[in-house]
Formats: sequence, C-alpha cells, structure tokens
Amino acid sequence: MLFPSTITISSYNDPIMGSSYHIYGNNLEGQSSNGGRDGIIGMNNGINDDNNNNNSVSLDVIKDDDDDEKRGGGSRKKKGGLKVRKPRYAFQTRSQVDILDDGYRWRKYGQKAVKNNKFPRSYYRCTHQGCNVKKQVQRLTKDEGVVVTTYEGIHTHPIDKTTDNFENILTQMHIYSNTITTPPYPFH
DNA sequence: CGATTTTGACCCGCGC
DNA sequence: GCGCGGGTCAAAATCG
Repeated sequence: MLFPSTITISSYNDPIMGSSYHIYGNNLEGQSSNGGRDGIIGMNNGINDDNNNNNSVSLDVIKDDDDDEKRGGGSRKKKGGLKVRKPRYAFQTRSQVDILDDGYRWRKYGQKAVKNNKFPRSYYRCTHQGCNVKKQVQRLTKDEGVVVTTYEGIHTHPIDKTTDNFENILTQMHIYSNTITTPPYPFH
C-alpha cells in the first residue's frame, strides 16, 4: 500500500489566522509542468491556479460539539450543550493515490458518494486512543489528479510512524507547527 | 487472531 | 412531514 514512488508532500503556505483559513498543499507529482523543479516543498504560489476548480477548498471553522460521541449512526448519545468549534483544514494535493500518508494511523469508518462527484469520499479517524481526529479524503471529478484531504481536530499525541525520510520529517514539522500555533480552539 | 476495511442501515439538519 | 444530502455505526468480511 505504499505509494508508488514519488509523492511529494508539500507544506502549507497560509498564516493561521482569523476564523477561517485554508491550507493548500500542492505536490506536483508526475505532472510537474511548472517551471521550478518539482521536489522540494517549493510552496511557490500553489494557490489554486492551474487547477481552476470552481468550488475551491475554502473551509471555514465549523461548529461542532465538544464530546466525542455524538449523533450519527446507531448511537444516539447526546450531552449538555457546550458547543465549541473545531477547526478544519483543507489540504489539497495533486496525487494519484488517495491515501496520503501523513504519519498517523487512520482507520476508515465510512465512505459515501457525494453529489456532483463520481468519486466517493472516505472518512477516516485517528486510531490513537483518546484522539478523535478525523479526516476525509475526496477526489475531484474534474481533475482526477486532485485529492482534497480535510482534517478535523488536532492530534494530541506524537506521530506513530517511523520517520525515515525527509518528507515525513517535513510533514511532522508542519503538523507540529500547526498544533503549537493554534490554540485548542481559536476563540470565536 | 487481532486490527482494519467494506457496506448497508441509521441518524440528523435542512429545505420544500 | 418528507425527502435528500451528508456523516457515522456496526456487523461481516478481509487483511497481515
């Protein structure tokens, strides 16, 4: 299940501020049509240019409950109000595989077809105990090469996998910087 | 044999 | 109230 060969995990290039922020990643893999060389985390204005996707990936902070278990499938367990917002990061990547390994262990818990999209969306959850970070992976119909990964929540534990190559290390740094810079829940 | 994926059912919010 | 779209659960199946 490892990736074919060259997946370049890029980093973010947007300051985390305000109530809504986006994170764009662009790893040009295979179709490195850019002038600059592909590899190395260029973070050169990857901001949704070439892939002029209409709906862009602007995710803003959504409101959500604090408790872990909540409505959804079979279990209807609800609790007192206490609504806080969970941040959601949209991470757009150019890759041929859906599974972007970010160093965490994910367990898939659902898959749904989205409207206007012929590819299904997959729902994952962090397998670490007590860490209910979720992510969903979607692939655009327009550009088969674009994969949108949306993270929700913040990890509260170190990365599990062994980081043996440069890209993983960079990804770690990226994630840690997010964790540090962002308070548990950024005010309103 | 335990952990993870698959997949249909179920739940919820929202618009009509 | 009903249907739809989106999100989650959980049992069975599959994987390592």
